[in-house]
Amino acid sequence: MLTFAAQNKDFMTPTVRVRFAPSPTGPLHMGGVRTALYNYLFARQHGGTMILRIEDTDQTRYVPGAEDYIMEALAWCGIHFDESPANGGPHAPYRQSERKALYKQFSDRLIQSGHAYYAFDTPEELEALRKAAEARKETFIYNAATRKTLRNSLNMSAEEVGALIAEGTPFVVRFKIPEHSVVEMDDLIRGRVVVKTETLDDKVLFKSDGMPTYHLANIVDDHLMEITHVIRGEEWLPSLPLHVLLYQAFGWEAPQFAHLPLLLRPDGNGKLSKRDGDRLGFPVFPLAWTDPFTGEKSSGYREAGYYPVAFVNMLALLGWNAGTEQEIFSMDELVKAFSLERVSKSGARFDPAKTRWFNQQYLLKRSEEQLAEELRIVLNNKGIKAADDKLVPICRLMKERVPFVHEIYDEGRFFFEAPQSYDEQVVKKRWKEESATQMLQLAAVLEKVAEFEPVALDALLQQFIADNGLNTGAVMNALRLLLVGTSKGPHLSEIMWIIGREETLKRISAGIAHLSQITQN
RNA sequence: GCUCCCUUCGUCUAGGGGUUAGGACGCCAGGUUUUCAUCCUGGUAACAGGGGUUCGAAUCCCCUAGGGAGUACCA
Repeated sequence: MLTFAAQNKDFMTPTVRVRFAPSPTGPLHMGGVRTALYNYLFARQHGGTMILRIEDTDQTRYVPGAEDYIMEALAWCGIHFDESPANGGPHAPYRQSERKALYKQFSDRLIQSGHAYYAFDTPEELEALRKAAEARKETFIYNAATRKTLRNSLNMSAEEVGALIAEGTPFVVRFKIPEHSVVEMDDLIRGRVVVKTETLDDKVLFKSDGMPTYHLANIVDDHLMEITHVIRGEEWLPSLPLHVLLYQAFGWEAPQFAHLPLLLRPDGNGKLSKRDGDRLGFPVFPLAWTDPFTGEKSSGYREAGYYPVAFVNMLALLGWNAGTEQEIFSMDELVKAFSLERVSKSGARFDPAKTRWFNQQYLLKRSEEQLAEELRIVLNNKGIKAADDKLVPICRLMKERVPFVHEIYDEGRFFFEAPQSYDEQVVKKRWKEESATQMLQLAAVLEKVAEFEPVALDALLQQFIADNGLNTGAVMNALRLLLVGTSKGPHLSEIMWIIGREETLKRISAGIAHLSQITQN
Protein backbone atom coordinates (compact mmCIF):
# COMPACT_ATOMS: atom_id res chain seq x y z
CA MET A 1 0.00 0.00 0.00
CA LEU A 2 2.81 2.33 0.89
CA THR A 3 4.67 1.43 -2.24
CA PHE A 4 1.61 2.12 -4.30
CA ALA A 5 1.12 5.47 -2.66
CA ALA A 6 4.70 6.45 -3.26
CA GLN A 7 4.47 5.57 -6.91
CA ASN A 8 1.14 7.15 -7.52
CA LYS A 9 1.59 10.62 -8.91
CA ASP A 10 -1.59 11.90 -7.32
CA PHE A 11 -0.32 10.97 -3.94
CA MET A 12 3.05 12.52 -4.63
CA THR A 13 1.68 15.80 -5.94
CA PRO A 14 0.34 17.97 -3.18
CA THR A 15 -3.09 19.40 -3.78
CA VAL A 16 -2.91 22.79 -5.39
CA ARG A 17 -3.49 25.61 -2.94
CA VAL A 18 -3.43 29.20 -4.15
CA ARG A 19 -4.28 32.47 -2.54
CA PHE A 20 -5.38 35.92 -3.54
CA ALA A 21 -3.94 38.32 -1.01
CA PRO A 22 -5.15 41.89 -1.42
CA SER A 23 -4.53 44.78 0.87
CA PRO A 24 -7.79 46.44 1.97
CA THR A 25 -6.69 49.97 1.10
CA GLY A 26 -9.46 50.83 -1.33
CA PRO A 27 -11.53 49.38 -4.13
CA LEU A 28 -10.07 46.42 -5.99
CA HIS A 29 -8.53 47.48 -9.29
CA MET A 30 -9.44 45.43 -12.37
CA GLY A 31 -5.83 44.25 -12.54
CA GLY A 32 -6.36 42.79 -9.10
CA VAL A 33 -9.52 41.11 -10.29
CA ARG A 34 -7.56 39.48 -13.09
CA THR A 35 -4.95 38.20 -10.63
CA ALA A 36 -7.74 36.74 -8.50
CA LEU A 37 -9.30 35.24 -11.62
CA TYR A 38 -6.11 33.51 -12.76
CA ASN A 39 -5.64 32.10 -9.27
CA TYR A 40 -9.20 30.89 -9.27
CA LEU A 41 -8.97 29.28 -12.72
CA PHE A 42 -5.74 27.55 -11.77
CA ALA A 43 -7.19 26.26 -8.50
CA ARG A 44 -10.40 24.99 -10.07
CA GLN A 45 -8.61 23.36 -12.95
CA HIS A 46 -6.43 21.37 -10.58
CA GLY A 47 -9.18 20.57 -8.15
CA GLY A 48 -7.30 22.73 -5.70
CA THR A 49 -8.18 25.23 -3.02
CA MET A 50 -8.68 28.96 -3.46
CA ILE A 51 -7.91 31.12 -0.48
CA LEU A 52 -8.58 34.77 0.29
CA ARG A 53 -6.14 36.32 2.71
CA ILE A 54 -6.44 39.92 3.75
CA GLU A 55 -3.05 41.60 4.04
CA ASP A 56 -3.76 44.39 6.45
CA THR A 57 -0.42 44.73 8.19
CA ASP A 58 -0.26 48.46 7.52
CA GLN A 59 -2.56 49.94 10.11
CA THR A 60 -2.16 53.43 8.68
CA ARG A 61 -3.69 52.48 5.37
CA TYR A 62 -6.83 50.83 6.60
CA VAL A 63 -9.90 51.91 4.63
CA PRO A 64 -13.33 51.03 6.01
CA GLY A 65 -15.42 49.05 3.58
CA ALA A 66 -12.54 47.97 1.38
CA GLU A 67 -12.56 44.38 2.55
CA ASP A 68 -16.30 44.04 1.98
CA TYR A 69 -15.85 45.65 -1.39
CA ILE A 70 -13.22 43.10 -2.38
CA MET A 71 -15.42 40.17 -1.42
CA GLU A 72 -18.51 41.60 -3.06
CA ALA A 73 -16.64 42.44 -6.24
CA LEU A 74 -15.14 38.98 -6.58
CA ALA A 75 -18.45 37.31 -5.79
CA TRP A 76 -20.04 39.42 -8.53
CA CYS A 77 -17.39 38.11 -10.91
CA GLY A 78 -18.13 34.54 -9.92
CA ILE A 79 -14.82 34.10 -8.13
CA HIS A 80 -15.42 32.16 -4.95
CA PHE A 81 -13.17 31.19 -2.09
CA ASP A 82 -12.85 27.90 -0.26
CA GLU A 83 -11.10 29.53 2.66
CA SER A 84 -11.46 33.19 3.59
CA PRO A 85 -12.10 35.54 6.49
CA ALA A 86 -15.81 35.11 5.82
CA ASN A 87 -15.86 31.32 5.38
CA GLY A 88 -13.08 30.43 7.75
CA GLY A 89 -11.00 27.34 7.09
CA PRO A 90 -8.31 25.10 8.57
CA HIS A 91 -5.76 27.90 8.70
CA ALA A 92 -7.91 30.65 10.17
CA PRO A 93 -7.69 33.48 10.82
CA TYR A 94 -7.26 34.76 7.27
CA ARG A 95 -6.72 38.37 8.19
CA GLN A 96 -3.09 39.18 8.93
CA SER A 97 -3.96 41.71 11.59
CA GLU A 98 -5.54 38.82 13.50
CA ARG A 99 -2.42 36.72 13.07
CA LYS A 100 -0.19 39.39 14.55
CA ALA A 101 1.07 37.29 17.46
CA LEU A 102 2.31 34.64 15.07
CA TYR A 103 4.85 36.64 13.18
CA LYS A 104 7.09 37.65 16.04
CA GLN A 105 8.17 34.11 16.78
CA PHE A 106 9.25 33.65 13.19
CA SER A 107 11.10 36.92 13.25
CA ASP A 108 12.84 35.80 16.46
CA ARG A 109 13.71 32.53 14.84
CA LEU A 110 15.57 34.30 12.07
CA ILE A 111 17.44 36.43 14.57
CA GLN A 112 18.47 33.35 16.51
CA SER A 113 19.66 31.58 13.39
CA GLY A 114 21.64 34.65 12.33
CA HIS A 115 19.48 35.39 9.30
CA ALA A 116 18.13 38.62 10.69
CA TYR A 117 19.13 41.36 13.09
CA TYR A 118 17.81 44.30 15.07
CA ALA A 119 18.24 47.75 13.59
CA PHE A 120 17.85 50.98 15.52
CA ASP A 121 18.40 53.48 12.73
CA THR A 122 15.68 56.09 12.69
CA PRO A 123 13.70 56.79 9.52
CA GLU A 124 15.28 60.25 9.48
CA GLU A 125 18.81 58.83 9.60
CA LEU A 126 18.06 56.48 6.75
CA GLU A 127 16.42 59.21 4.74
CA ALA A 128 19.54 61.35 5.14
CA LEU A 129 21.73 58.49 3.94
CA ARG A 130 19.52 57.98 0.90
CA LYS A 131 19.64 61.67 0.07
CA ALA A 132 23.38 61.77 0.43
CA ALA A 133 23.80 58.76 -1.81
CA GLU A 134 21.51 60.28 -4.36
CA ALA A 135 23.57 63.46 -4.36
CA ARG A 136 26.56 61.30 -5.32
CA LYS A 137 24.42 59.62 -8.01
CA GLU A 138 24.52 56.41 -6.06
CA THR A 139 21.88 54.27 -4.43
CA PHE A 140 21.93 53.67 -0.74
CA ILE A 141 21.52 50.00 -0.06
CA TYR A 142 21.22 48.65 3.47
CA ASN A 143 23.28 45.49 2.99
CA ALA A 144 26.71 43.96 3.44
CA ALA A 145 28.33 47.07 2.03
CA THR A 146 26.84 49.43 4.61
CA ARG A 147 25.38 47.50 7.51
CA LYS A 148 28.64 47.51 9.47
CA THR A 149 28.52 51.28 9.76
CA LEU A 150 24.91 51.50 10.91
CA ARG A 151 23.09 51.25 14.18
CA ASN A 152 22.18 47.61 14.40
CA SER A 153 22.74 44.57 16.53
CA LEU A 154 25.46 43.30 14.22
CA ASN A 155 27.68 46.08 15.53
CA MET A 156 26.72 45.85 19.19
CA SER A 157 27.19 43.56 22.09
CA ALA A 158 24.26 41.49 23.26
CA GLU A 159 24.14 43.67 26.39
CA GLU A 160 23.86 46.87 24.39
CA VAL A 161 21.08 45.45 22.29
CA GLY A 162 19.23 44.17 25.32
CA ALA A 163 19.54 47.54 27.04
CA LEU A 164 18.24 49.45 24.04
CA ILE A 165 15.26 47.20 23.71
CA ALA A 166 14.60 47.30 27.45
CA GLU A 167 14.63 51.10 27.27
CA GLY A 168 11.93 50.95 24.69
CA THR A 169 14.07 52.21 21.83
CA PRO A 170 12.14 51.67 18.61
CA PHE A 171 13.65 48.99 16.45
CA VAL A 172 12.99 46.99 13.34
CA VAL A 173 14.16 43.55 12.36
CA ARG A 174 16.02 43.35 9.09
CA PHE A 175 16.84 40.35 6.97
CA LYS A 176 20.54 39.76 6.51
CA ILE A 177 21.05 39.32 2.80
CA PRO A 178 23.90 36.85 2.24
CA GLU A 179 27.07 38.26 0.74
CA HIS A 180 28.59 37.39 -2.64
CA SER A 181 26.03 34.96 -3.73
CA VAL A 182 23.54 34.53 -6.48
CA VAL A 183 19.84 33.77 -6.16
CA GLU A 184 18.39 31.58 -8.86
CA MET A 185 14.65 31.52 -9.30
CA ASP A 186 12.30 29.77 -11.67
CA ASP A 187 9.17 31.63 -12.59
CA LEU A 188 6.41 29.67 -14.28
CA ILE A 189 5.85 32.47 -16.76
CA ARG A 190 9.28 34.04 -17.12
CA GLY A 191 11.59 31.10 -16.71
CA ARG A 192 14.86 31.38 -14.87
CA VAL A 193 15.76 34.67 -13.23
CA VAL A 194 19.17 35.18 -11.65
CA VAL A 195 20.10 38.00 -9.28
CA LYS A 196 23.29 38.87 -7.41
CA THR A 197 22.75 39.45 -3.71
CA GLU A 198 24.89 42.61 -3.83
CA THR A 199 21.96 44.39 -5.45
CA LEU A 200 19.50 43.39 -2.76
CA ASP A 201 18.94 45.18 0.49
CA ASP A 202 18.33 44.08 4.02
CA LYS A 203 14.60 44.55 3.97
CA VAL A 204 12.67 45.27 7.11
CA LEU A 205 10.78 42.15 8.18
CA PHE A 206 9.31 43.46 11.37
CA LYS A 207 8.24 47.02 11.90
CA SER A 208 8.68 49.13 15.02
CA ASP A 209 4.91 49.11 15.52
CA GLY A 210 5.04 45.38 16.20
CA MET A 211 3.60 44.36 12.86
CA PRO A 212 5.41 42.34 10.24
CA THR A 213 5.99 43.79 6.79
CA TYR A 214 4.45 42.22 3.74
CA HIS A 215 7.61 40.26 3.08
CA LEU A 216 7.66 38.37 6.35
CA ALA A 217 3.91 37.93 6.73
CA ASN A 218 3.53 36.72 3.18
CA ILE A 219 6.24 34.05 3.49
CA VAL A 220 5.09 32.88 6.90
CA ASP A 221 1.45 32.69 5.88
CA ASP A 222 2.08 31.09 2.52
CA HIS A 223 4.09 28.42 4.29
CA LEU A 224 1.65 27.91 7.13
CA MET A 225 -1.29 27.87 4.73
CA GLU A 226 0.53 25.34 2.56
CA ILE A 227 0.34 27.48 -0.56
CA THR A 228 1.73 25.58 -3.52
CA HIS A 229 1.63 28.30 -6.20
CA VAL A 230 2.00 32.02 -5.78
CA ILE A 231 0.34 33.76 -8.72
CA ARG A 232 0.68 37.52 -8.40
CA GLY A 233 1.37 40.71 -10.33
CA GLU A 234 4.68 41.49 -11.98
CA GLU A 235 5.25 44.34 -9.54
CA TRP A 236 6.38 41.66 -7.09
CA LEU A 237 9.10 40.24 -9.29
CA PRO A 238 11.81 42.51 -7.84
CA SER A 239 11.13 41.16 -4.36
CA LEU A 240 11.12 37.53 -5.43
CA PRO A 241 14.83 37.04 -4.57
CA LEU A 242 14.18 38.24 -1.04
CA HIS A 243 11.25 35.87 -0.72
CA VAL A 244 13.25 32.93 -2.00
CA LEU A 245 16.04 33.76 0.41
CA LEU A 246 13.52 33.94 3.22
CA TYR A 247 12.24 30.43 2.45
CA GLN A 248 15.83 29.22 2.46
CA ALA A 249 16.53 30.91 5.77
CA PHE A 250 13.53 29.22 7.35
CA GLY A 251 14.49 25.92 5.74
CA TRP A 252 11.12 25.72 4.03
CA GLU A 253 10.31 24.55 0.59
CA ALA A 254 9.21 27.52 -1.50
CA PRO A 255 6.02 27.42 -3.53
CA GLN A 256 6.16 27.84 -7.28
CA PHE A 257 5.91 31.39 -8.54
CA ALA A 258 4.13 32.94 -11.49
CA HIS A 259 4.36 36.70 -12.07
CA LEU A 260 1.61 38.05 -14.27
CA PRO A 261 2.10 40.85 -16.79
CA LEU A 262 0.68 44.25 -15.90
CA LEU A 263 -2.44 45.88 -17.27
CA LEU A 264 -1.44 49.01 -19.15
CA ARG A 265 -3.42 52.12 -19.95
CA PRO A 266 -5.18 52.34 -23.32
CA ASP A 267 -3.15 55.32 -24.45
CA GLY A 268 0.19 56.78 -23.50
CA ASN A 269 2.53 55.04 -21.10
CA GLY A 270 2.22 53.39 -17.76
CA LYS A 271 0.03 51.05 -15.89
CA LEU A 272 -3.72 51.39 -15.82
CA SER A 273 -4.90 53.74 -13.12
CA LYS A 274 -8.10 55.27 -11.88
CA ARG A 275 -7.21 58.53 -13.59
CA ASP A 276 -7.24 56.87 -17.02
CA GLY A 277 -10.75 55.67 -16.43
CA ASP A 278 -11.94 59.13 -15.46
CA ARG A 279 -10.20 60.71 -18.41
CA LEU A 280 -11.23 58.17 -21.05
CA GLY A 281 -14.65 57.38 -19.64
CA PHE A 282 -14.50 53.75 -18.60
CA PRO A 283 -14.49 52.11 -15.16
CA VAL A 284 -11.29 50.67 -13.71
CA PHE A 285 -13.09 49.03 -10.82
CA PRO A 286 -15.54 46.12 -10.89
CA LEU A 287 -18.04 47.89 -8.63
CA ALA A 288 -18.74 51.55 -8.00
CA TRP A 289 -16.99 52.93 -4.94
CA THR A 290 -17.21 56.02 -2.81
CA ASP A 291 -14.12 56.90 -0.86
CA PRO A 292 -15.14 57.09 2.81
CA PHE A 293 -12.67 59.90 3.53
CA THR A 294 -12.95 62.17 0.53
CA GLY A 295 -16.37 61.18 -0.76
CA GLU A 296 -14.80 60.77 -4.19
CA LYS A 297 -16.80 58.45 -6.42
CA SER A 298 -15.48 55.89 -8.87
CA SER A 299 -17.59 54.09 -11.42
CA GLY A 300 -17.83 50.32 -11.67
CA TYR A 301 -18.41 47.78 -14.40
CA ARG A 302 -21.48 46.44 -12.65
CA GLU A 303 -23.13 49.85 -12.50
CA ALA A 304 -22.11 50.62 -16.07
CA GLY A 305 -24.28 47.73 -17.18
CA TYR A 306 -21.66 45.08 -17.87
CA TYR A 307 -22.42 41.43 -17.38
CA PRO A 308 -19.97 39.88 -14.94
CA VAL A 309 -19.33 37.04 -17.40
CA ALA A 310 -18.38 39.55 -20.09
CA PHE A 311 -16.11 41.44 -17.74
CA VAL A 312 -14.43 38.22 -16.63
CA ASN A 313 -14.11 36.96 -20.20
CA MET A 314 -12.45 40.20 -21.27
CA LEU A 315 -10.08 40.12 -18.31
CA ALA A 316 -9.15 36.49 -18.92
CA LEU A 317 -8.05 37.30 -22.47
CA LEU A 318 -5.90 40.23 -21.37
CA GLY A 319 -2.60 38.43 -21.03
CA TRP A 320 -3.71 34.90 -21.75
CA ASN A 321 -5.13 33.01 -24.70
CA ALA A 322 -6.07 29.43 -25.30
CA GLY A 323 -3.95 29.08 -28.42
CA THR A 324 -7.13 28.62 -30.45
CA GLU A 325 -9.32 31.19 -32.10
CA GLN A 326 -11.97 30.98 -29.43
CA GLU A 327 -12.58 34.26 -27.68
CA ILE A 328 -15.87 33.74 -25.91
CA PHE A 329 -15.40 31.60 -22.82
CA SER A 330 -17.73 30.78 -19.99
CA MET A 331 -16.16 30.43 -16.57
CA ASP A 332 -16.28 26.64 -16.94
CA GLU A 333 -14.58 26.83 -20.29
CA LEU A 334 -11.92 29.11 -18.85
CA VAL A 335 -11.30 26.63 -16.06
CA LYS A 336 -10.74 23.88 -18.62
CA ALA A 337 -8.65 25.90 -21.05
CA PHE A 338 -6.51 28.02 -18.73
CA SER A 339 -2.82 27.44 -18.29
CA LEU A 340 -0.04 29.52 -16.83
CA GLU A 341 2.24 28.46 -19.67
CA ARG A 342 0.08 30.41 -22.07
CA VAL A 343 0.12 33.63 -20.07
CA SER A 344 2.11 36.22 -21.98
CA LYS A 345 5.13 37.96 -20.55
CA SER A 346 4.51 41.47 -21.74
CA GLY A 347 2.07 43.99 -20.35
CA ALA A 348 -1.37 44.17 -21.93
CA ARG A 349 -2.96 47.45 -22.89
CA PHE A 350 -6.56 47.63 -21.81
CA ASP A 351 -9.02 48.23 -24.67
CA PRO A 352 -12.38 49.75 -23.68
CA ALA A 353 -13.83 49.22 -27.18
CA LYS A 354 -13.19 45.51 -27.10
CA THR A 355 -14.63 45.35 -23.63
CA ARG A 356 -17.91 46.73 -24.99
CA TRP A 357 -17.77 44.15 -27.76
CA PHE A 358 -17.49 41.36 -25.21
CA ASN A 359 -20.56 42.64 -23.42
CA GLN A 360 -22.47 42.77 -26.68
CA GLN A 361 -21.59 39.15 -27.39
CA TYR A 362 -23.14 38.13 -24.10
CA LEU A 363 -26.14 40.37 -24.56
CA LEU A 364 -26.77 38.72 -27.91
CA LYS A 365 -26.77 35.32 -26.23
CA ARG A 366 -29.48 36.23 -23.77
CA SER A 367 -33.10 35.42 -24.37
CA GLU A 368 -35.62 38.18 -25.01
CA GLU A 369 -37.35 37.25 -21.79
CA GLN A 370 -34.15 37.66 -19.78
CA LEU A 371 -33.45 40.97 -21.46
CA ALA A 372 -37.00 42.15 -20.80
CA GLU A 373 -36.51 41.42 -17.13
CA GLU A 374 -33.27 43.39 -17.13
CA LEU A 375 -34.88 46.22 -19.07
CA ARG A 376 -37.72 46.35 -16.57
CA ILE A 377 -35.18 47.03 -13.83
CA VAL A 378 -33.52 49.77 -15.86
CA LEU A 379 -36.89 51.39 -16.52
CA ASN A 380 -37.97 51.13 -12.91
CA ASN A 381 -34.79 52.87 -11.83
CA LYS A 382 -35.56 55.66 -14.24
CA GLY A 383 -39.15 55.83 -13.10
CA ILE A 384 -40.46 55.01 -16.54
CA LYS A 385 -43.69 53.12 -16.95
CA ALA A 386 -44.07 50.73 -19.81
CA ALA A 387 -46.54 48.04 -20.71
CA ASP A 388 -45.10 44.75 -19.46
CA ASP A 389 -46.25 42.80 -22.48
CA LYS A 390 -44.28 45.10 -24.79
CA LEU A 391 -40.93 44.62 -23.09
CA VAL A 392 -40.16 41.29 -24.73
CA PRO A 393 -40.86 42.53 -28.27
CA ILE A 394 -38.89 45.70 -27.60
CA CYS A 395 -35.91 43.57 -26.56
CA ARG A 396 -36.35 41.35 -29.59
CA LEU A 397 -36.12 44.40 -31.83
CA MET A 398 -33.33 46.16 -29.98
CA LYS A 399 -30.98 43.42 -28.82
CA GLU A 400 -28.91 43.42 -31.99
CA ARG A 401 -28.41 47.13 -31.91
CA VAL A 402 -26.84 47.74 -28.50
CA PRO A 403 -24.07 46.42 -26.29
CA PHE A 404 -25.91 47.22 -23.05
CA VAL A 405 -29.43 46.74 -21.79
CA HIS A 406 -29.68 50.34 -20.63
CA GLU A 407 -29.01 51.37 -24.20
CA ILE A 408 -32.18 49.59 -25.26
CA TYR A 409 -33.84 52.48 -23.52
CA ASP A 410 -31.34 55.11 -24.67
CA GLU A 411 -31.56 54.00 -28.29
CA GLY A 412 -35.25 53.15 -28.12
CA ARG A 413 -36.81 56.08 -26.31
CA PHE A 414 -39.40 56.28 -29.07
CA PHE A 415 -40.97 53.14 -27.63
CA PHE A 416 -41.72 55.04 -24.45
CA GLU A 417 -42.31 58.62 -25.50
CA ALA A 418 -43.08 60.74 -28.55
CA PRO A 419 -40.13 62.51 -30.19
CA GLN A 420 -39.18 65.71 -28.37
CA SER A 421 -37.45 67.01 -31.47
CA TYR A 422 -36.81 66.07 -35.07
CA ASP A 423 -33.34 65.46 -36.43
CA GLU A 424 -32.55 68.45 -38.64
CA GLN A 425 -30.45 66.54 -41.12
CA VAL A 426 -33.17 63.98 -41.57
CA VAL A 427 -35.90 66.62 -41.90
CA LYS A 428 -33.88 68.30 -44.61
CA LYS A 429 -33.38 65.06 -46.46
CA ARG A 430 -36.69 63.26 -45.92
CA TRP A 431 -39.41 65.83 -45.29
CA LYS A 432 -40.60 67.00 -48.71
CA GLU A 433 -43.29 69.38 -49.73
CA GLU A 434 -45.74 66.56 -50.41
CA SER A 435 -44.89 64.63 -47.25
CA ALA A 436 -47.52 66.23 -45.04
CA THR A 437 -50.33 65.40 -47.44
CA GLN A 438 -49.12 61.84 -47.87
CA MET A 439 -48.83 61.29 -44.14
CA LEU A 440 -52.28 62.69 -43.59
CA GLN A 441 -53.64 60.24 -46.16
CA LEU A 442 -51.76 57.42 -44.55
CA ALA A 443 -53.09 58.35 -41.12
CA ALA A 444 -56.59 58.06 -42.44
CA VAL A 445 -55.89 54.53 -43.61
CA LEU A 446 -54.17 53.58 -40.38
CA GLU A 447 -57.14 54.76 -38.44
CA LYS A 448 -59.34 52.30 -40.22
CA VAL A 449 -57.18 49.17 -40.42
CA ALA A 450 -58.71 46.28 -38.50
CA GLU A 451 -55.61 44.55 -37.17
CA PHE A 452 -53.03 46.96 -35.82
CA GLU A 453 -50.14 44.52 -35.82
CA PRO A 454 -46.91 44.14 -37.84
CA VAL A 455 -48.01 41.78 -40.63
CA ALA A 456 -51.21 43.65 -41.36
CA LEU A 457 -49.47 46.99 -41.09
CA ASP A 458 -46.77 45.96 -43.54
CA ALA A 459 -49.39 44.85 -46.00
CA LEU A 460 -51.29 48.06 -45.52
CA LEU A 461 -48.20 50.20 -46.00
CA GLN A 462 -47.29 48.40 -49.21
CA GLN A 463 -50.83 48.71 -50.48
CA PHE A 464 -50.90 52.41 -49.66
CA ILE A 465 -47.65 53.03 -51.49
CA ALA A 466 -48.76 51.02 -54.52
CA ASP A 467 -52.22 52.56 -54.65
CA ASN A 468 -50.87 56.06 -54.64
CA GLY A 469 -47.91 55.35 -56.89
CA LEU A 470 -45.47 56.55 -54.24
CA ASN A 471 -41.85 55.82 -53.51
CA THR A 472 -41.34 53.33 -50.66
CA GLY A 473 -38.29 55.04 -49.25
CA ALA A 474 -39.94 58.44 -49.27
CA VAL A 475 -43.02 57.27 -47.42
CA MET A 476 -41.25 55.08 -44.90
CA ASN A 477 -38.60 57.61 -44.05
CA ALA A 478 -41.10 60.41 -43.64
CA LEU A 479 -43.23 58.21 -41.43
CA ARG A 480 -40.21 57.14 -39.43
CA LEU A 481 -39.28 60.75 -38.92
CA LEU A 482 -42.72 61.45 -37.45
CA LEU A 483 -42.75 58.40 -35.18
CA VAL A 484 -39.12 58.25 -34.12
CA GLY A 485 -37.77 61.75 -34.68
CA THR A 486 -34.85 60.53 -36.73
CA SER A 487 -33.87 57.97 -39.34
CA LYS A 488 -32.82 55.16 -37.06
CA GLY A 489 -34.54 52.22 -35.49
CA PRO A 490 -36.17 48.86 -36.04
CA HIS A 491 -38.82 47.92 -38.55
CA LEU A 492 -41.55 50.58 -38.60
CA SER A 493 -44.57 48.31 -38.46
CA GLU A 494 -43.16 46.77 -35.29
CA ILE A 495 -42.72 50.18 -33.74
CA MET A 496 -46.29 51.15 -34.65
CA TRP A 497 -47.62 47.93 -33.20
CA ILE A 498 -45.72 48.43 -29.96
CA ILE A 499 -46.68 52.05 -29.40
CA GLY A 500 -50.22 51.32 -30.61
CA ARG A 501 -52.70 52.88 -32.97
CA GLU A 502 -53.62 55.85 -30.83
CA GLU A 503 -50.04 56.90 -30.17
CA THR A 504 -49.10 56.34 -33.81
CA LEU A 505 -51.83 58.68 -35.02
CA LYS A 506 -50.99 61.21 -32.33
CA ARG A 507 -47.34 61.29 -33.38
CA ILE A 508 -48.26 61.65 -37.03
CA SER A 509 -50.45 64.68 -36.48
CA ALA A 510 -48.14 66.26 -33.91
CA GLY A 511 -45.18 65.71 -36.20
CA ILE A 512 -46.89 67.18 -39.22
CA ALA A 513 -47.91 70.23 -37.21
CA HIS A 514 -44.40 70.73 -35.92
CA LEU A 515 -42.67 70.15 -39.22
CA SER A 516 -44.92 72.31 -41.34
CA GLN A 517 -44.28 75.14 -38.92
CA ILE A 518 -40.54 74.67 -39.20
CA THR A 519 -40.41 74.23 -42.95
CA GLN A 520 -42.57 77.31 -43.52
CA ASN A 521 -40.09 79.51 -41.66
C1' G B 1 20.80 56.51 -11.37
C1' C B 2 20.68 51.24 -10.00
C1' U B 3 18.21 46.18 -10.29
C1' C B 4 14.88 43.09 -12.73
C1' C B 5 11.23 42.13 -16.58
C1' C B 6 9.34 42.92 -21.50
C1' U B 7 9.29 44.10 -27.25
C1' U B 8 4.63 40.61 -33.99
C1' C B 9 -0.83 45.10 -37.33
C1' G B 10 -3.45 51.29 -33.64
C1' U B 11 -5.05 47.40 -29.60
C1' C B 12 -5.43 42.00 -27.69
C1' U B 13 -2.75 38.12 -29.73
C1' A B 14 -1.27 33.17 -32.91
C1' G B 15 3.35 31.64 -34.38
C1' G B 16 9.15 28.43 -31.09
C1' G B 17 14.31 27.90 -37.88
C1' G B 18 11.53 27.17 -44.26
C1' U B 19 4.02 30.40 -43.35
C1' U B 20 1.13 34.45 -49.10
C1' A B 21 3.16 36.11 -40.97
C1' G B 22 -3.12 33.81 -39.01
C1' G B 23 -7.41 35.48 -35.90
C1' A B 24 -10.18 39.15 -32.96
C1' C B 25 -11.41 44.47 -31.69
C1' G B 26 -11.31 49.14 -34.11
C1' C B 27 -11.36 51.60 -38.76
C1' C B 28 -12.67 51.77 -44.23
C1' A B 29 -15.46 49.87 -48.53
C1' G B 30 -19.24 46.80 -50.76
C1' G B 31 -23.69 43.63 -50.17
C1' U B 32 -28.41 42.83 -47.43
C1' U B 33 -32.16 46.39 -45.10
C1' U B 34 -37.75 51.42 -46.24
C1' U B 35 -33.67 53.86 -42.15
C1' C B 36 -30.11 52.73 -38.40
C1' A B 37 -27.98 48.55 -36.25
C1' U B 38 -27.13 43.35 -36.84
C1' C B 39 -25.33 40.05 -40.46
C1' C B 40 -22.21 38.65 -44.85
C1' U B 41 -17.91 39.83 -48.14
C1' G B 42 -13.63 42.37 -48.84
C1' G B 43 -9.81 45.89 -47.41
C1' U B 44 -6.28 48.71 -44.26
C1' A B 45 -2.32 47.42 -41.02
C1' A B 46 2.96 44.28 -37.72
C1' C B 47 7.91 40.94 -36.75
C1' A B 48 11.81 48.09 -32.85
C1' G B 49 17.05 48.67 -35.01
C1' G B 50 21.90 46.55 -35.73
C1' G B 51 25.13 42.59 -35.56
C1' G B 52 25.94 37.40 -35.40
C1' U B 53 24.65 31.61 -35.70
C1' U B 54 22.48 28.99 -40.01
C1' C B 55 21.74 26.78 -46.63
C1' G B 56 17.63 29.55 -44.39
C1' A B 57 15.70 33.63 -39.03
C1' A B 58 9.59 36.87 -36.66
C1' U B 59 11.50 32.38 -34.41
C1' C B 60 18.32 31.03 -31.41
C1' C B 61 22.54 34.42 -29.34
C1' C B 62 24.65 39.41 -28.45
C1' C B 63 24.37 44.72 -28.51
C1' U B 64 21.51 49.15 -28.95
C1' A B 65 16.96 51.56 -28.53
C1' G B 66 12.19 51.80 -26.47
C1' G B 67 8.60 50.44 -22.76
C1' G B 68 7.39 48.67 -17.83
C1' A B 69 8.09 47.53 -12.74
C1' G B 70 10.83 47.89 -8.31
C1' U B 71 14.10 50.82 -5.57
C1' A B 72 9.69 52.65 2.09
C1' C B 73 9.36 50.66 9.18
C1' C B 74 3.19 50.31 1.60
C1' A B 75 1.33 46.22 -0.05
